[in-house]
Formats: sequence, C-alpha cells, structure tokens
Amino acid sequence: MLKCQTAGLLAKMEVISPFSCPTCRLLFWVEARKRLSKTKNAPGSKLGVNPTSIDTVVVGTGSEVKMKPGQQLHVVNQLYPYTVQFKEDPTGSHGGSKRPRESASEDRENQREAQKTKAAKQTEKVSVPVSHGDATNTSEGVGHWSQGLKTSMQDPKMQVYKDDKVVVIKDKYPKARYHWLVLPWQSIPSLKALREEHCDLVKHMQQVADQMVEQCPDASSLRFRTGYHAIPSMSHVHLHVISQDFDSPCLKNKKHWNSFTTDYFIESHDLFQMLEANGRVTVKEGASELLKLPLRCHVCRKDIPTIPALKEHLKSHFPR
DNA sequence: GTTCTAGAAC
DNA sequence: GTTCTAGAAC
Repeated sequence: MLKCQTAGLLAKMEVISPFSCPTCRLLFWVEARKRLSKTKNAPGSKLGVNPTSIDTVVVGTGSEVKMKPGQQLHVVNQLYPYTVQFKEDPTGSHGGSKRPRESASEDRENQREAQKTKAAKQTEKVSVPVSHGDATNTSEGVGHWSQGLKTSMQDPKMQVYKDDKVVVIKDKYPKARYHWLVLPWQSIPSLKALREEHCDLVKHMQQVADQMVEQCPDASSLRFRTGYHAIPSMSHVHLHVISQDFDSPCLKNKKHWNSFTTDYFIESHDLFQMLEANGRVTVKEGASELLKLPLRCHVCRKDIPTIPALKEHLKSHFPR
C-alpha cells in the first residue's frame, strides 16, 4: 500500500502506467510500460520504491510507504505488472493543483542522475564484503570503477532477482531496451578463474537468464542473446542478458557495438561447453581487436559508416 | 565501465 | 563550419 501524506490516501500496488493521487494530484511516474499476464512465478518478489532522491526504501507488495508532496515514486523493478489504486478519499478534501507531467525522457534523465549520485555515495561509504585476497584502496581496490558491479549487486534497490546462488541487476548503462546482468554471489573475478567446479553455477546462471527473458513483456517480439564479454572491463563474472534491438542512448561507440555483435560476445552455452570440456575458459588471442572492426548491422549484415547512421539504420529493423 | 575533448573527417 | 571518433583520464 502507498500512503499519500498530503491526502492521507492509501494506494495498493498492482498494475501501472503514469498515475497521480486523485486527491492531491501528486504525480508519480512508474517506469513499467507494459503489462504482464502473470506475476506469481516471476523471479523476485520485491518492489523497490524510491520516494525521494535521498532516502530509499524497499517495500514488498502490500506494505506501506509515505510520500510527501513533490516526491517521485519510481518502481525500480520493471518486470512485473503493478497497479497503484488509491482508496476512497477518507476526508473528501482536495488540496493542490494538478502539476504538469514530466516527460518520460526527462524522468529517465533524473533517474540516471540519481543513480550516479547514489553510486558515488556507495563508492565512498559502502564496504563491500570480499571473500578473497586483500581489499585495498589502491589502483583497483574497492572504490575503483572496475569494482562497481560488486557494489551494485549488493544493493537491494538494484536487484531484480536473487536466489541462493545468483543475483540479477539491470545494467546501469543498458545497451538495449532490455539489458540485465546475472552475477554469482561467489566472488569470481573473471572468466580466467572459472574451473570445472563452476559448471553447475554457470549452468544455473544461464537458467536464470532464460527465466528473465521468459517473463520479459516483449519476449515475443524481441530476440535476446545471453553471453559474456571476452575481456570485460568490470571485475566479477557477469552474464549479459540483452535484447537485440540495441535501442539505447547508452550505446554510443564502436566498442559498445562490437562487444555485443562480434565474437567478442561469447554465448553462454558455448562458454559452458568449453568449461565442461576443458575445465577452463580460454579467450582467443586478439579478442580485443574485434572491438575495432567496422560497424556492421547484426540483422542484415550491411556495413554502416558511423554510429549515428547505425542507430538510424536500426530503427528500420526495430520500430518502436 | 563512463566522460571529456582534440583533432580527424566531412 | 559541424560531426564523429579515439584515446586520456577517471
């Protein structure tokens, strides 16, 4: 339940689109754009609610959160259908005037800013549990940008699914309409550290990835790929689950493009087979050179000269 | 990983 | 002149 402090209304969370408190006209924008038919079997049961840019709370369905005038509510988890229903106005009062709704892009921008601030704070203050080696504050210790996933995966507000073996977060800079990362709780710095004993874990990561795709509202219209970057920048093994529209403002350069559309992207299944057969994962020499390949459309194989031209071209394959 | 920006490309 | 990329810095 959501409680509007101004009007004293309660809201029940179930489905959604942009909505406002009918009494005080406070507007809330909820990211989820499409409905799903079922929620019960969907991974993750928590809704992350961010009632202010500073304080954040996590509420389960049915719990209450107090909102103040001007505060924005973000349903962090886009995966499930939500409805926010306001109960009957108990007082009959009607304060405040209707506010103009923020544009979706503006809202996304604000949220991105909030995330940046949040990440910066986490880097400063949060100590991440590490089960191996020395955690130092030197070149690549805690706080270095390459350690960011360790922080994000521990943050309940970032988590869209978790079980005893893995956690799933949304990529902070998604390169497509849907882009998740599946991370093991176990600290495995890179693909080099994978051994035969990790086979079950890797397989489980794949299963969770498949599950994420299954419950995606656009699973029927979009193709997905799940795989690993040959030489990832971020520490901690992570499996990308990414829709193949590559429709995202965060996809900005050749490196981004080629990391998902060349052999630099190692299919999860291929990686598993390699691990099962050899007990190791070997990355081909020269993998980093793949990032410099000319831009080529992954759908029609057409060569495209520049990133802006490529993004324009992609619109023809993936109209909104 | 991202951001910033010099200078290449047009 | 503007657009775009690539590499440094973080």
